[in-house]
Amino acid sequence: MLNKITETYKRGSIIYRQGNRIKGFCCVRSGIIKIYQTGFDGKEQIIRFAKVGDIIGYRSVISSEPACTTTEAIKDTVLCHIPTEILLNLVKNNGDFAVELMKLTCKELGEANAYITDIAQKTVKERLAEILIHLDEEFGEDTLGVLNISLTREELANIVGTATESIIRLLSEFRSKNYIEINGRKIKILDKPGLKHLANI
Amino acid sequence: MLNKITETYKRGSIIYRQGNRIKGFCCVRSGIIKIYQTGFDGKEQIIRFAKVGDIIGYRSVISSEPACTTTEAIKDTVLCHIPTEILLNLVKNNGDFAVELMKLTCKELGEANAYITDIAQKTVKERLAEILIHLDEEFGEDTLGVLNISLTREELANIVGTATESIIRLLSEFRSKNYIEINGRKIKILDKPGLKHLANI
DNA sequence: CGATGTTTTGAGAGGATTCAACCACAGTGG
DNA sequence: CCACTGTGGTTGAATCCTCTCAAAACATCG
Repeated sequence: MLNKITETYKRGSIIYRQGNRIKGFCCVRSGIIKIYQTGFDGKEQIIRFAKVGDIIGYRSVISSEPACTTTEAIKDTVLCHIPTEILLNLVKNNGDFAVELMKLTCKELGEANAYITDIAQKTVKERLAEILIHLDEEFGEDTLGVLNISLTREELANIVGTATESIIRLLSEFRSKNYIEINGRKIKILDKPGLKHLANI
Repeated sequence: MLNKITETYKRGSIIYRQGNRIKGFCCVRSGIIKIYQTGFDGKEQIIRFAKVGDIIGYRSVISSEPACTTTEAIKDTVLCHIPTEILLNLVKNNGDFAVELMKLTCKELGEANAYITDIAQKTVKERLAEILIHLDEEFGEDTLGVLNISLTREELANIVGTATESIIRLLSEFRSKNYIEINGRKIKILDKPGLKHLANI
């Protein structure tokens, strides 16, 4: 990349807030970011995560609207910041870039639509099983088989769209049925086919 | 438009099905289309509607993936069909078009994200109130104040993500509290501020 | 008029939330 | 060193929102 304005964010720090104007978009060099919306009662709903290679903030830049999400590093994160004009110029003058960015946006849109259907139709148990599978596929496992992303129970609840207590009860149900192994925030999937079956996927 | 391959669809007919390959995208000349996904148990989840001026099917064309939604005319509809190559050429070679299409996609993405949060956090009652407001804003009212889109109870349920019976009970609750007036599938909003308050918007 | 699909209403079951109390643990400061 | 505080995790019990099932009333249409 030409413009190497890199920024470092500690775990827990906010990159930008819902409602803010953004002066560019960001490319993730390392770390993990959670992207969430804050609902009416202040509860957060995690929309997606961004990891190395992903970009964040481009939606607001393209729409020239305030950010509709808050982004927060959940691991120490390095970002590469790219100003608005460069993005718009690329879309306008570089056809291949435009197509690639369109593909990315369409992929996100497809995933969002699928998640609307899931959250509207599936039970909390099914959704949790599905999310565990997704996290496994997106972030992979370490050498011991433990998921490479570690989340609090509350964060899991904020993905699934349920209460923290429900996540706790379901996780221990999954553990007792040997679908997973739990060690604090470290989760290891023992029976992926079983979970997939539970999730109806 | 250059390529006037118009097609007419009667109310109730399917334009394309989830899983199908699409050979182009469509621009709506008149009518209303419902766009939905079919969940695991066969229940449909309505993602959005398309009316005059909207386009459908472009996501699959851009992603070169099978359609992730089914589209069905809920009013007699006229479409203008545009082949894949033309869309891709436009994105690649016409910067302004690329930006506009990106804006459209980003708008849909923003709406989808907002709906994920709603459906995950709000009650059925809040969501129904919100949907009624949205339908009013998107399709408007006729001279008598009746919503310009008429849906079955089941379709309303498939937007809100609930059971048909719940919609029926809530609609009659709204009516008894003078938020709305109902006449079969004709709905007239009497107290928009009240509904907005109910919906937390 | 029968036939089919939609709308209603009732009752019961069940999933999920809420509230509350309790534990574990880390960091702080006296 | 230890009480103090805050955060995250756990568990139980009561409540409530929604769904499901069943049956009946209506509506529409050939």
